[in-house]
Amino acid sequence: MPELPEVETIKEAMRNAIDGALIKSVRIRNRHLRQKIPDNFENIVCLSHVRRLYRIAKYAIMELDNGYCIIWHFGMSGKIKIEKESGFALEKHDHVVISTSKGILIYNDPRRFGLVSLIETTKINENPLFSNLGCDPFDKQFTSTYLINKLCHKHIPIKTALLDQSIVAGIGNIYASEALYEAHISPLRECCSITEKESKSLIEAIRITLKKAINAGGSTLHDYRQPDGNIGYFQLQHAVYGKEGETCPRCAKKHPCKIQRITQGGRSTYYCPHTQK
DNA sequence: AGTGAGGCCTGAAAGC
DNA sequence: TGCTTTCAGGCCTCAC
Repeated sequence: MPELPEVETIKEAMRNAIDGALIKSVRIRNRHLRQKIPDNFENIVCLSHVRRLYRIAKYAIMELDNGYCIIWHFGMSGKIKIEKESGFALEKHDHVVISTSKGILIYNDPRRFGLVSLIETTKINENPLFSNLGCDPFDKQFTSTYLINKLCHKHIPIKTALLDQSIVAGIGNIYASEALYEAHISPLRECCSITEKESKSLIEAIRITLKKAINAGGSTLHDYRQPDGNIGYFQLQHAVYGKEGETCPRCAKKHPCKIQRITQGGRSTYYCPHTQK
């Protein structure tokens, strides 16, 4: 489930593979993703060059030299595969195939929660996908003051707030749990109860957690050179996520206590009731 | 306005 | 064994 670190990894892999490439052909096998892929997608994209690749929140942006950007979002199950040469077999759920002078890009998404779209480069910031996004966790503007201002009037649990992309953009369900564990803050805490000091350590924890994950994702980049061509698939050594009933690593020595799973906003949250206050 | 619930979608896993 | 049900979650829409 691609959150910020996975998208960062996918973006880097795309950059390494096809930055500067000429797009030679586009084949769309299924237009019906979270949003319908625009009808003029192929016409606009073909014969342009990839000018640069970057990331906004959980979106990878592929800027072209014709005034447009291709927007990639991976929802829950979206993947990018890169093939060096034609002759490979397309798989189920390979929805978009872009052939370039440097390789072939394949977008695969079984659940179709992701999207592939096209936006004029000068109009990205006003596009509804991006106009309401909060700070990037690595942005200098993501300070304890910023976060406190976003949280201080809210009565929802802090865990739920971390999933709100208009507060901080890029965190998903896994890293919300992991970051709160790292910060020793209970996911049940009401936003407005978070102190300046806690806000500071939460920001620190978010950055540490995401950075670790990016580094781990980076290490899987090696795999994509292998014949299967898979990239961006990555597993983190989670401290709490998916570890219900296991002993909390922090408590292990002193007073063994179990990691709990609860549901917040219809999503699983994992935490240690003993060390997260 | 702020908040919560439901829906989209498929495949893996659990339940029967 | 083979079927049905449940669960996973990013993000949007709708209702209170």
